[in-house]
Amino acid sequence: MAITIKDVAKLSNVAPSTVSRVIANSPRISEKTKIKVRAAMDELGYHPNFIARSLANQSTRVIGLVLPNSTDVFFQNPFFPTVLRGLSDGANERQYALQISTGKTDEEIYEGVIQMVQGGRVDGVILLYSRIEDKVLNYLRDRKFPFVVIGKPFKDVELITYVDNDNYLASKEATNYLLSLGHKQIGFIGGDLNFVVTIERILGFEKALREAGIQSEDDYIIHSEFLREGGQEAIGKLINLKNPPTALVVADDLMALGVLNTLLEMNISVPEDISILSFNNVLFSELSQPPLTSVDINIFELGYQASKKLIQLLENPNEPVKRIIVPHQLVKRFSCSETK
Amino acid sequence: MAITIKDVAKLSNVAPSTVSRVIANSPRISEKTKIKVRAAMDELGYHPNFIARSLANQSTRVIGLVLPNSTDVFFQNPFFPTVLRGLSDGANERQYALQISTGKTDEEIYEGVIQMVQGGRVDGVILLYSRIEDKVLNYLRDRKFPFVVIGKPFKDVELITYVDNDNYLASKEATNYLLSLGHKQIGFIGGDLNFVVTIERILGFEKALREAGIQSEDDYIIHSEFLREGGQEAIGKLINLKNPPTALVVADDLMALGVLNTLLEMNISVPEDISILSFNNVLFSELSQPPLTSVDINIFELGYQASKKLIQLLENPNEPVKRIIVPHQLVKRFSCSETK
DNA sequence: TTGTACGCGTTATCAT
DNA sequence: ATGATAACGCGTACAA
Repeated sequence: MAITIKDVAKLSNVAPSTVSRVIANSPRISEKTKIKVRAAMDELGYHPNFIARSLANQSTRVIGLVLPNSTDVFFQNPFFPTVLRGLSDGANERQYALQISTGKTDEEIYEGVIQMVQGGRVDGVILLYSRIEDKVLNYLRDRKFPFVVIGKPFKDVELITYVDNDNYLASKEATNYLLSLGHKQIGFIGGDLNFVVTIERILGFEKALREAGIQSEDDYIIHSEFLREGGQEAIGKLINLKNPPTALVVADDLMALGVLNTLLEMNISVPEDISILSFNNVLFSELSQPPLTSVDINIFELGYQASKKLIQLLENPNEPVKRIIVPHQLVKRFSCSETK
Repeated sequence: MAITIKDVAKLSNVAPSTVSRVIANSPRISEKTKIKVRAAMDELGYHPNFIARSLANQSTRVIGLVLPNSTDVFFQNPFFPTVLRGLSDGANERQYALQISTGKTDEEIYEGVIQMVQGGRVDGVILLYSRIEDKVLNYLRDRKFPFVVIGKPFKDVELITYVDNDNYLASKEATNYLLSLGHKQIGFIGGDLNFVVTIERILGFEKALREAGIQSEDDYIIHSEFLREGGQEAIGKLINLKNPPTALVVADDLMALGVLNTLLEMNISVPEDISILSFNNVLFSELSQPPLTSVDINIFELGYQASKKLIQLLENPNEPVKRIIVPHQLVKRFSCSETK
């Protein structure tokens, strides 16, 4: 059995409650006894028991993280380690711990969240993704359990606190950049349409084309999980159109890598034959051949702001619902060039 | 306040202790009351409180994960999401939760672990890396706190339970493969020498050369964090040797990507001019140009076995110390070819 | 300024 | 087969 508050109390000749107050650094305790008690704590090597504290407090100082389906390719995205860094920094600053929950099926994930929440394991939850119809989100909202979403919620946008980029604008700007290079036939390769981010990016893309007076063609838009089979064929179709696009907006760096590879196998050069612009700017986007021009969405900051905001929500009972928009920035490398 | 065991007791006209027994599915409770009590639990939507249970049990059913320094490039390695999947699967199977701890400095990480352990937040710990001198490992060992290491411990190998590949053998085999292709001048590019895995791989490499009767040259061995500045120069030096290597063993796929890139900028073709073989076989090793020949180390399994083993350690007081070796396999793609 | 006593939600021991 | 009661370690209202 470990050292408890009682042991410290005995050694320093005070009541347990006094020790408790010293831990909380209550102003109602004299400096003298504080010193005395702290000496005893040091001598015994006392460490407060979080579990007991949680029970007494009705608060755990633990944040639950909900990751997407671990069997998704998406799960392997370097996005996660990076956002985790941000989350961790934000949490550590205020002495919160992080508990993660994921699963092989949506049902497993949902069950995991229920365990965390109903079991009282966590004070609040951060969703690391945003999907169109999300059982987990609905559950948390209905229960009025504190949570923050990374990404834009699909509905009830005004009722949910979230941290996101302006993906619509980012995609519009990215597309405009390609337009400014003279491209008129621009394709879009997106991921799973169940993720809100995909939708936002495609809308921004289409908006830019419309503003430029260009009719967007359905043939130019592809959705698929690129790192799986099928991605290559899709690209093949696109390239074999009578009027193939001269540039592609790709919704994610990892997908862009796949596209790059497929194009290379087809002997199509980037950016000479076709330009590629993608999103996220993860570590290896500069390690591809050619290095990718990519929209940096500041992944670390997404995580950092999310945990910071959730903690505010937890500690301030009437903290208002709020959205936090993290800035993005186009990083130009060598995968885009002017049309000939 | 949530529904407690007492509410259920009242509704079903039994004592709280009876409800507790029903939850534990004690054989000493009649089927009749079990049914009655379960009905009451359903009606009220009761969920057991993990915190209270932990306090009473002196056991949390939470596993602490210690990640490496989050500012390391290493942290961004797709290794982590993958190993996390395995850890998570193993933990979920036995209803354990996962808590993560990381930090920006070694000191921060160490403090985090102390919080987890002394604070009673976790029952056991898994180290997701293995370094030469590790404060955290020493701390856990000295305290006799249950833990498992992913990777081979640097010392006290017989006293520590760990899950690892046979990296020595893997590296030896990999090098032999290059030798079998006719290469005689083979270089090694490793990462941080503080990681035991780096050491094992370099030793296996050297052993293979020795067995082939080839003198290993110091000039052929490079250590650096490749994705940082400096990596390029190091490669440059290697290539500009009078007798440059015709093949390279690279300790990690991510590094290999960097190497590939540098070589391309120097107009050196892989595998025509130089062969490259790397380790880990993460998702994008097949997305590089050319796709990497890489040693698959079964990252998922490393994680899965680690959490499984730790749980055994926790639930079985005299579970023996053991090492678990996960098999590896050379995956041949297109970054290695015969010497001309 | 400090001590006493109770509660947080469970499990476990000891009765019955 | 079930109930009463005491822990588990800490926080806090109330008393002193």
